[in-house]
Amino acid sequence: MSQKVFVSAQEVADRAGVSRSAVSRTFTPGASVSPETRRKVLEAADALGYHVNHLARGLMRNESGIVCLIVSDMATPHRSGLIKALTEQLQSAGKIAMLVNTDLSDGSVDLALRQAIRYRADASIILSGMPDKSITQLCLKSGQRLVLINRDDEQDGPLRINLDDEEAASRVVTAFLRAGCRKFALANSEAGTPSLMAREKGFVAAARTHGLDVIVERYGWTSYESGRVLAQRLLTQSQRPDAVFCATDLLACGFMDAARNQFSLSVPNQLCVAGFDDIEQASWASYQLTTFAQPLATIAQEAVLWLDSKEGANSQGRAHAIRLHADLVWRGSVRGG
Amino acid sequence: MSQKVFVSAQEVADRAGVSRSAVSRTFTPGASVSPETRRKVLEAADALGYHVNHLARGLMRNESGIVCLIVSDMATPHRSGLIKALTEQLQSAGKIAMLVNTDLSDGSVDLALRQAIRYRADASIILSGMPDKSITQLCLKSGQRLVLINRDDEQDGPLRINLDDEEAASRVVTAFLRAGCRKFALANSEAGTPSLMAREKGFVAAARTHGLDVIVERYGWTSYESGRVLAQRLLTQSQRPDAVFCATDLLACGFMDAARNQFSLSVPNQLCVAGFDDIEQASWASYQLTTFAQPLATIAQEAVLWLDSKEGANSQGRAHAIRLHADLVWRGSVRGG
DNA sequence: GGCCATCTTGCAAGCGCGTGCAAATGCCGC
DNA sequence: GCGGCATTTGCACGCGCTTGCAAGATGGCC
Repeated sequence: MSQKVFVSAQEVADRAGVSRSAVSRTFTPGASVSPETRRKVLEAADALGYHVNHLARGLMRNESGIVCLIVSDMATPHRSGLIKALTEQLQSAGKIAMLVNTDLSDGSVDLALRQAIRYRADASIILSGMPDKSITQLCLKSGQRLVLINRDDEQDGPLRINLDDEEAASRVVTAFLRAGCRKFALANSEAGTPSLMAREKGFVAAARTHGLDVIVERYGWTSYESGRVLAQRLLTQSQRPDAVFCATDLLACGFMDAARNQFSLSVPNQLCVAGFDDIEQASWASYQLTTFAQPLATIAQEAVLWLDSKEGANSQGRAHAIRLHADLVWRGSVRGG
Repeated sequence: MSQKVFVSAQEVADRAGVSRSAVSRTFTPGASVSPETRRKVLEAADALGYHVNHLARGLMRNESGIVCLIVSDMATPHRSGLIKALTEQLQSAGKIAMLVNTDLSDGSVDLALRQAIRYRADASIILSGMPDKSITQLCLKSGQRLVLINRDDEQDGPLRINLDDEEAASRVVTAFLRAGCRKFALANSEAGTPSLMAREKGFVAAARTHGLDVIVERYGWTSYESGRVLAQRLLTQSQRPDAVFCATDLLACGFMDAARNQFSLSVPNQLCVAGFDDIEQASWASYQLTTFAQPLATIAQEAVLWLDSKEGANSQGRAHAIRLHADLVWRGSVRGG
């Protein structure tokens, strides 16, 4: 029916009175085509509503321009912020993002990567659980680049971008000490991702160097609700902590709300709270959370920069790891900023 | 170099000792292939790490399986929730989402749609500003389906999914009256999107039928910060309102925070507040916002359902509009729930 | 005018795949 | 044993595009 669908380069060529190659070259940056021909082609293309078929182009060039974003919990403030930053950078670099949600089934990071391979994505950026070794091998063998964000691991081949979680966590200890706190607690989820564990580890270790023990509590997945539960657990301890580091802002928000509403504690007077990620809500008046800013823009930049750079010389540079610094954002949830 | 890249159907065929067609048919549901051949093919494919090239398949079938999500403000709680719901439904339906961020340049919905056309997306789902008439024409002529979510408009051809914003807004009036409020205000952004305006219109109209006037204030774009500014403006009026309907939860959160911190008003005792969207933060203890739930799952379902259904009979059903109901979620920010 | 260098253009091959068509195969009943 | 039928298989073409190659066009210079 109206299934005449898309107009092809041939039709443009016919209308412009040139060969199909001329049309192709007109839309290929850097190709040799005379101004006159180019004009005729562009005119015809415009009249006909022609758009280069990137599927076919990708087939020929063996490079689709597609970058696959593999992500779980994508409605989360931090994740959606990262997705936004990545799409912006990708689009500026002339690439396009394909989005795969891994919340559906288990082990679906592998499924997602397969999807990326099917569409011959130039690269996959993973913000989700760890992919199997076997599938990452497959990706690399197929010439797919791989970027792992905030999931440090022993994989080689892909680019890994991480924050210095441990070092950042140790700075929380300094902040808490300066606020005059002495009874430290750490609230974490049970997700057990490398960055979450690094924050925990860094905090506990730094406290220990000051001769302080830390009550560590883990619960559920990384959410506001878990923060509330963690507050229940930590604030009913015989030795109630006077400073708690939440591994994530989302946890911190839940924690603070429970501390205030259910335990009538005033933050920061009776309880200091710090978080991590600097999600938008951390700056809201109700929270004023002292936290660490994820350099989203920088992360995204580094990722697509690497994708572009490796385009030419891809065999030489094997694994590559980038470790970024997280800036401490002082707000009211810790005394003495 | 290691640029051997992807394995093709031919290689699988060679290894399995069959023709290339047999390989193709093995991966084409419903094609005629004997169990024995199928087994050999699958074995070879697995050994070689073969994956059907969806670029080439899309080229042949004239159907890429790609659906383009065109969205602005994607890091916003409501938008990211919608994106999540959509990707889930799309993936369950065997399709894949391509994500285009329109925050970069102006008029970029058109650019985004062009991108969708280039990749021969089967459809585009728009959660951003309105596309030009000309480009939507182009989409439809090219056999691209178009879905507009929450941006009612006179466009024909595409599927339009909207909430009954006006009716919902009128229910806020009822709720406020029941709470004993009499001085109404409405806080809106200056974005002026159809759904925002419909909420405003519905609220004002319903108030008027009860003989009540509404102080309407608009400011900035739809954000937490704007909510704070709106509070500044509305709560310094000589006749301070005792009930305010914020066109969006994000505005409501900012509004509530300012009302409490800067005006020391207690919600809901001195001021009732209602919002719209039911973002996650609306349920947080600090807000407990009475609001309307966007039926995200239903919206997403309807969208992909329509995409599938139209696959066969596409010419007959012209425009199609779906109007969904928004459930009122009672929480503590309005008295007498 | 002739020659060479430079630029432009068309031809044709091929990217990886789906699919119509005809040949091949297998099976059954007579 | 053979014709008829259903199923499976291979061939070959085409989807829309890029690109190497060689032919054609142009112009400068002796």
